[in-house]
Amino acid sequence: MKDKDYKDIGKLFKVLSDPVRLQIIDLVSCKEMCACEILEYLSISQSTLSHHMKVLKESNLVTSRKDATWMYYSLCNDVVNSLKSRFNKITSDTSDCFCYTIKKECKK
Amino acid sequence: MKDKDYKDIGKLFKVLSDPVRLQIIDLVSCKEMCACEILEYLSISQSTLSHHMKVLKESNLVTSRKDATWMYYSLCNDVVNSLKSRFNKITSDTSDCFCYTIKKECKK
DNA sequence: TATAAATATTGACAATTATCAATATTATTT
DNA sequence: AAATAATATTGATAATTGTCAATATTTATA
Repeated sequence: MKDKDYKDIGKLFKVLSDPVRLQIIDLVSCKEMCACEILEYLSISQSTLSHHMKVLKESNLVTSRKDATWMYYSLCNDVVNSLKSRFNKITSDTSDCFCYTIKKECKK
Repeated sequence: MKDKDYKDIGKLFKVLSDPVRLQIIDLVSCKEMCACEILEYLSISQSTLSHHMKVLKESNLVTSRKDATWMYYSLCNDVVNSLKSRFNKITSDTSDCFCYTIKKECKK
């Protein structure tokens, strides 16, 4: 496995390392929500929410759709599932994983 | 769901947000490894590895066993599986999740 | 006891980031 | 055109962190 792979996965986990963003993901995993609705559930300023939404969008964990003055956000399940799959490989002891040579050896 | 839950999960993801630690987890998911063996696969100093192992241990993602001058590390699958389970709940749209009220409403 | 090997700790530094207030932008409504 | 509402951006700050060199600690061995 390449360093780049660990970096990519690490970047997604970094996005997920903030409790506010985790709660946002929990919210938008149900349905599309506009920023002002999300904000009602949180105890942060509007600018802070906007920052978090930008981070979530840049990671592709969340997608957005604009409607008039509203921005609607929803969870991107493809990216989430891909991350889960890659994390499963990292934490598994099968040879179908990233540290291929080592784990193949281990299976003997 | 309580803020504390998001914080706890966030802390684990923060530990997983470093590419070096992800590679270490990949390594020890196969078999118990001593620090000096892990170090062979990485391009970091010994003190940096020691720091990362401390972080991993404190998160309980990794456990350690001392044998003479060697410290052997292995992945704690219970903690990993628990994290996966909780992340599944956050990212699912079922009512069996953390934002219970909202998601129940959504299901109607 | 002295040396060597494995690991841990300390101290320092550069880089990143979560947060807010203030301001800007965009789109709707009056 | 002016006012309002929703969202984004800017600038600043406090806090965290990954890294290394140097040093300390622990254990085995000569």
